[in-house]
Amino acid sequence: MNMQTTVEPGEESRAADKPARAKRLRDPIQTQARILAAAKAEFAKVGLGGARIETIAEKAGVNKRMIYEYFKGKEELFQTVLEEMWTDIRTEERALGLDHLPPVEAIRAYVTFTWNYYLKNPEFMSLVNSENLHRARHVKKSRRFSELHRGFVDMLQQIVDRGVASGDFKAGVDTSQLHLTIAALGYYYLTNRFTGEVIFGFDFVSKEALQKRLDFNLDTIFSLLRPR
Amino acid sequence: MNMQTTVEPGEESRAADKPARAKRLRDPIQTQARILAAAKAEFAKVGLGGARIETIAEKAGVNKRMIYEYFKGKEELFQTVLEEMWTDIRTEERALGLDHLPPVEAIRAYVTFTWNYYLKNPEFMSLVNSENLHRARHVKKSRRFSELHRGFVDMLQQIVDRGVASGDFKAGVDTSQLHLTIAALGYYYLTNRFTGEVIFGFDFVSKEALQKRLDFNLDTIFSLLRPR
Amino acid sequence: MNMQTTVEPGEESRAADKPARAKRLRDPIQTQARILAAAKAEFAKVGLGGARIETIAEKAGVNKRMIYEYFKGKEELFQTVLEEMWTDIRTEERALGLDHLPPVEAIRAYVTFTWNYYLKNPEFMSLVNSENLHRARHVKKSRRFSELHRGFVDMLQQIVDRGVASGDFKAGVDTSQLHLTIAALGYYYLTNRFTGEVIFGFDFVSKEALQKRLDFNLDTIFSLLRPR
Amino acid sequence: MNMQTTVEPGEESRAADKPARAKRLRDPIQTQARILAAAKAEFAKVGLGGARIETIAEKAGVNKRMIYEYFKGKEELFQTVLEEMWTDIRTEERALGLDHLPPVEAIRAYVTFTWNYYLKNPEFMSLVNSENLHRARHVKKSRRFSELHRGFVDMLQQIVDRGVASGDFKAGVDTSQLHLTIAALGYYYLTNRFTGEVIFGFDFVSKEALQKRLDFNLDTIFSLLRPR
DNA sequence: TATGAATGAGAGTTCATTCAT
DNA sequence: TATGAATGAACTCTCATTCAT
Repeated sequence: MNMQTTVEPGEESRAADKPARAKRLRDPIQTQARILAAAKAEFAKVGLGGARIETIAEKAGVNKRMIYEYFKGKEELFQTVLEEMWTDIRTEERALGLDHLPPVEAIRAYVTFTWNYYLKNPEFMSLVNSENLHRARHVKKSRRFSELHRGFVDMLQQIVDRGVASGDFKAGVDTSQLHLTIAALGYYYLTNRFTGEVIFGFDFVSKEALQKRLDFNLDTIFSLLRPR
Repeated sequence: MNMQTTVEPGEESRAADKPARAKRLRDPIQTQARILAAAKAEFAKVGLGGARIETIAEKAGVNKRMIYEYFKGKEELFQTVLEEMWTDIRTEERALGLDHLPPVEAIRAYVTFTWNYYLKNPEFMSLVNSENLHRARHVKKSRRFSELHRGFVDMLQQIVDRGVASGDFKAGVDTSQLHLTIAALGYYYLTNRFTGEVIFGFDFVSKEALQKRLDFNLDTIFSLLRPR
Repeated sequence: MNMQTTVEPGEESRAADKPARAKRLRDPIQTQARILAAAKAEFAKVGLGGARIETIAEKAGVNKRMIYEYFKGKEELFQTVLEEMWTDIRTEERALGLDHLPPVEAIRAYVTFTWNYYLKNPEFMSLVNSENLHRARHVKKSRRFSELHRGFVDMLQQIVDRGVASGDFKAGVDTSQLHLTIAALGYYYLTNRFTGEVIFGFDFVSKEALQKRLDFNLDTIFSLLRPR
Repeated sequence: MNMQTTVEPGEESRAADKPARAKRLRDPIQTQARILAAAKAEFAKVGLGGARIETIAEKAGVNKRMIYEYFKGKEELFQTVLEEMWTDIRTEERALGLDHLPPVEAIRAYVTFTWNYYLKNPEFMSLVNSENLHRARHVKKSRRFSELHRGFVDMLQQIVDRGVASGDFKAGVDTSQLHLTIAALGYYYLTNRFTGEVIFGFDFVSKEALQKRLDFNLDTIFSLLRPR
């Protein structure tokens, strides 16, 4: 029984009138979410400098003005995008429950997760690059960002400690370096895949190539951790 | 071993032509070199989208018009910068004479060289990032770029082969993956050092930190290559 | 003598409704008064062109929308502000009861009143300037404004006439010109005091300077009126 | 007596290229002069806040971009307009050669000059008003402005001194106050003439009205200076 | 009555590029 | 070869105003 004869604004986010997209949303939360999603995509695609507010607004299906209503301006929007993005990856990481896995499995899971996360969220790498081009000036201003990483190294540290205790891993491996190395192995391959493909002459993202790289990375990490 | 054939960015502000710097150069080669150096620095600093032709001209101490005289426009200038840059690193690599070193020494030298090159030429990483943001569309158009990498993998392949033959390295390591891994270890650490410092809470480029990272990377690579 | 019947700008920030200031006023008269006070201050501060509806709404502590509810728009709001303002000064003038004073005292009182009014209500001058910049197009549309000035010249005329009759003033002084002159002497000094201070190099609004100017103006007017 | 040495705005409408008005001037001095003239007119008409860069560019017949080439922006353009304007009036004043006239004639000439200058250059008053609305923040930054007024008061001082010596003027009249009064009498009448016409009900700028006001002002000043 | 979301037009300013000398 | 003037198209951001509740 149809009780909603009237066209509801905001309704368009569901099924039905997807193509009709009502002109006025009147749903500030949705509007902000749309802006953030569009901004993330655009910043990732062309960088902070290359991104156009107008394009973001169009992609988000909102009026340009709204961006200034909800976010102060381009820079603040960028900062918010970064905060959301890093919150996401850290949240997913925690959801892995690595502390309940045996050390070898935990490492394998973490390396694999990192790889898959980059693969499924290529904007992540692009935005990290952008932020580093700007010398991290946005995250440095962000309280939320700092808090997010409280205890970040500990997670891996505990796994390594357990592995050392069990005899699976050698002692004395610096956890921060290990962290950086796990990230590096996947990140570099994927973010630089375009020039890489020209230089090395093969498709970096074919199913086989991806599997090969993940295996190689696991091998690299386990070689490093293996006791002599 | 000469590692500094290359024109260094910022070079123009030093020594050399300081007094001679006549207002009208009338020296097309110098002019082009100045433009390229300035462009490299600027593109590295703020990306392709963020770079301003006017700023480049000012930094180069030449008239804006000259950029259009010698290079067709911004995009072409960027492409040329990339070509020069990659030519430089490949040239220096070849100058290392790795094929005359014993395999273990050769690997050590290559890992160390790569690390040091990134360290001394941070624009390199920044520009590679930029080019990948643009999906390698400039180098794809460049014949010079392709030619530059003919036989690039072979160099490392031969070292590995020699190492396998001598029993220093295990067999079956994919050279392209090894290449990518060597690059990744240094690159990621250095290019993402700004966000990294916020996340990990230490100075990434202190003398000690740098030495520690290089040692860690060498350890990682040798662990990987070590026969079981 | 009550000179403060008028609602003072900035009044709303004081006393009165401080505690009562519920978030939702539901008091249309208060709301309108607040808007007018805020608008007056803002128009005076930055002119008609420079004033922002949003700023006025914020200062008034009301929703932007209300301005359009009670006044048609920015221009109409400005017109209303002008009407209120001129009503105020004319009301205060009448309250002086000049017709009950001896001519010399009446003139002294009027010159002094005018001077003090400008001094205490600097927005008055600023708004008059604004309206003249716009060639009086708002007050020309205002019936209320015209009615306000019916018999305005007469007041002074009667004083002058009495003074001529008593032998205190010379005959033949044009009352409109006198009016304009009395206004001019105070107005110019105060409205242009900022550039004046730079040009003449002294503080125009120190206690001494103000007294000096008032004395000078009284001297000027009485010299003019004095019979030869 | 040449009062029109100054370059008049609209001057460029002379000679040659009247109809042809070349699309590209390639005459930076002309271009700057055109911009300044247009800016002066526009700022005078609608104030600093109300003036539009685009409108100024159109009036000047130049590309909008040029305004940013020659002047840094709107505020700087406004400042330059003010500097030019005040330079003009001070230059013309000096050209009067008041120090060669007998004191009474000198005062008459100065009052008359001031009146006529305002009459012929109504933008002057409008711009002074604007600058005072902005609390003189532009001229305060201008070195040129301060220098312009070095010795400004002296000119009148010497005349008054000579008049006192000759017995034409009474002693003890403050020159700064006199200066301000002479300016005030003309300025107020002319700048507020639009509201004035509504209030007083006569045409302020008819030939007769203007003559009447000038005579009244001369009378006011001479009454003030006349020895008892 | 009151509110906050939404809008389109246009503001100042900057950019890559071309013209004239 | 070299220069500086000139341009038109954007770009970020702001404004007065209206819509929906």
